[in-house]
Amino acid sequence: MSLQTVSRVINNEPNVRPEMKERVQASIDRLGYVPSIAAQRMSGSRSYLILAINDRERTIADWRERIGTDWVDQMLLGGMLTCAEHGYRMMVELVDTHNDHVERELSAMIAALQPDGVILTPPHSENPLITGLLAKRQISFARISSLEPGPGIRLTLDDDGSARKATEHLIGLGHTRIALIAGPEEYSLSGWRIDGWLRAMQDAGLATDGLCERGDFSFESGLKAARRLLDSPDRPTAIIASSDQMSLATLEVARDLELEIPRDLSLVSFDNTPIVKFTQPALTAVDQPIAETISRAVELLINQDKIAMPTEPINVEGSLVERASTGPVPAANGG
Amino acid sequence: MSLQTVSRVINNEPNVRPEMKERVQASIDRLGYVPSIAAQRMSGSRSYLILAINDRERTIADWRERIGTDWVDQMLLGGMLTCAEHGYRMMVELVDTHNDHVERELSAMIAALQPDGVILTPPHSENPLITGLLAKRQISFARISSLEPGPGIRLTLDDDGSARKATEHLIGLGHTRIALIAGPEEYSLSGWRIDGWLRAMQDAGLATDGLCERGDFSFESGLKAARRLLDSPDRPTAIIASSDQMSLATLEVARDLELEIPRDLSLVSFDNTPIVKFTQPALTAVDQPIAETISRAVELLINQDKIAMPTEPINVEGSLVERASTGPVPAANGG
DNA sequence: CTGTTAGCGCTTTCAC
DNA sequence: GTGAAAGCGCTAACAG
Repeated sequence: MSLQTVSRVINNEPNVRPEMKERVQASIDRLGYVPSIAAQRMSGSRSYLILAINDRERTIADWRERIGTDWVDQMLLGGMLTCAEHGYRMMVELVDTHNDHVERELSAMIAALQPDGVILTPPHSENPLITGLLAKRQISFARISSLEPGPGIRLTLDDDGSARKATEHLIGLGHTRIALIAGPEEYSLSGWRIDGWLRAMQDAGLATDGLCERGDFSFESGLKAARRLLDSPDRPTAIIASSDQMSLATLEVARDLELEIPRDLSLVSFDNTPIVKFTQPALTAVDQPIAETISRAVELLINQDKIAMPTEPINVEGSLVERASTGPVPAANGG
Repeated sequence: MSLQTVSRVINNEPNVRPEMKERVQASIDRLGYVPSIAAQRMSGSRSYLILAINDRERTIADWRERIGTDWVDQMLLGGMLTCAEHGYRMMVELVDTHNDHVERELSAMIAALQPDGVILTPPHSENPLITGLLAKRQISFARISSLEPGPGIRLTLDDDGSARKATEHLIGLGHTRIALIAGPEEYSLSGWRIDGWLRAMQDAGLATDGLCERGDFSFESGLKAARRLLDSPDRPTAIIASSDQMSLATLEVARDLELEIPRDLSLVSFDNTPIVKFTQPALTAVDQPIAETISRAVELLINQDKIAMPTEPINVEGSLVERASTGPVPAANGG
């Protein structure tokens, strides 16, 4: 049998007689032969590598501060395992968004690694410099949390629907003044969460004026936003915060103001990182289906030439995990 | 200039005139040229890849349960950044320890990826099947938390010293009955922690009989161990638990027995994962220098032919982070 | 259906 | 100090 036939068997190509195939496979198994990825890549075939690119600054900060953000872990959980099922590998890389050399950095990464697919998380997924470069280089990629038209498979984590669910949960508890601490404008998902909240409120005929503040996902920004909301004489009885860190901050502001949660204030968080089970009280939170979304992205990227690529965005639904930070609206006792 | 000269400049080899070197470098920069790692690897040079291998079962379980274990993140923090400094990449891979095909699995991984170095974490670092295979394949590797003689660079996270520090901290607070919930026997580090605790106790002239229980790092096992220790009539006034999960379990058992921490019982944890800041009370914990240790391992692996490899194990010191779960020994009021 | 040939982009080896 | 030739392990393209 020739080298070529072996290659055909390895790659599960047609045009090999079953009997021959079996014979080759037997030898492969006996010798424990595994093709070198480098050589495969060299000869113009695939590299069996999917790159997951995250924002450098934010990721490193999260790792350093050890505040419980498990975004990368969830990406690995969904991505690595799905990659492994198809004989692929996933590699995590960090790229600076706010950097003059994004293009250079990305180009170098692609030239060196030659991945078969790339997964872009926000804010990279919304950076035209990055998506443009990838498109030009003919590398297929998935954009997480980006709905802008253009190349790349689009996947969203149902920010809109989750915000709506959170809001409706609070409305169901009798709240009418439900505030939102939104994320920064540079993330589209911040806007989608506002939309979800806004629509749920409007559908219930509730006012929203002065009930939306912005933060940047950080604890510090949450402190400011929560103070602005809670210092108001006509303060909300419930707050939805767009990140666990901002929820933590809200908890602290509430403590300062001697507001008991959930008696005086209900709180719903976004992210559902491990720490929210341990706060006092444990937080009701929106769970983002990160692993599932990345898994779907990997699946699509790997099978891009076997199945039709979706032209519409794929929305992966999250869920609301109810814990102790939400409760019925306080009785109006003129306090 | 020839292709060859370019290669020499890229690899910073001698025998290129400075003037020539400069000219080549200028072109490289202008074109944004980056060599293909696959091709480099093919031609017998390095792959610029360091593999970090973790236990599959435990890692996936941690990711799924979302209990705040940030071991992989800390590995990436130390490993990826140090790799990047040297133009290397780090890849995380999962391997089953308790598996008949460990060798096959590892062989395949190595054949496919051809890493320049491998980092083994426990329990793999103590698995002779794995270390033997790597040695035979002439792949240099680092063994984290393994002191057994044999091939590979050995690095430890000062388990012995950390246990001693924790014990001495408690002795300093007046405790005399200090118990230890140790880890499972299959991890050498469990034994080192016992050693550190034992020696600190003996140095202070304190008894240790019946004060050491075993767990397997899990919450469930912690529950059992803590009950055995605290149900005893002559119960300890302080416990050191070998993992955050076992500490959490101890907290729960103490609550069941209406023991207030730290008034009736002091508790020191191991790991210092993000959640311990949020427990009630926040836990005094041993911080494991994971990032630093992996960074050191990467540094050594990359420079293996430039500098002499250490023959003695390298011990990276951790620190004790004091929080609210440790306090003075309760006054003996015959309660 | 199977085998042969050429070439991927580098580095090694050897000539000059 | 530089350049030319050979080859790493595979697969695409083509021949049979």
